[in-house]
Amino acid sequence: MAFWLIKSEPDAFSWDEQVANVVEPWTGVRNHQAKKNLAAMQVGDRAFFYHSNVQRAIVGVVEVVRAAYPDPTAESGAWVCVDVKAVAPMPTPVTLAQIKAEPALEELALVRQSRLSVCPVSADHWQMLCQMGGWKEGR
DNA sequence: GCCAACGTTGGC
DNA sequence: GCCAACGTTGGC
Repeated sequence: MAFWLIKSEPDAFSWDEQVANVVEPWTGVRNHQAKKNLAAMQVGDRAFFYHSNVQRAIVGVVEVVRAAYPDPTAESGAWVCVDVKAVAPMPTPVTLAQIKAEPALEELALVRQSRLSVCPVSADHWQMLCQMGGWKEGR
């Protein structure tokens, strides 16, 4: 199982909406690097749900429930999306400031390439971020 | 195929 | 609101 981080501007699509909709197609990605990451996702993979812009924090965890398929919002058919399901909110949101303050996380794609909207997260980083957010598996 | 100009994203 | 980073476009 792999781990990811997906970004959304809360003004456009927030964690609250994700929770309300339960399963949501993650569409609108128009970046080749991000597309590559989407295409690599498998059902059962987990991803942090990150609020960019106004909040800048990891606010929840989602699970991939459908692997990459053509993004219906792209007429060209050249882009892909996945379906994600809300798992649970982060007990304590992990802010970007906290992440940047942690030397062990400086390699995180989120930090290194801030404009990438779908980033991979290593298992080690995943665990560390879960710990920082007070995440208990199996809740 | 190179590179300058421009647009977009996202942190501050 | 500003600016840096990055992607895309278009002229040559």
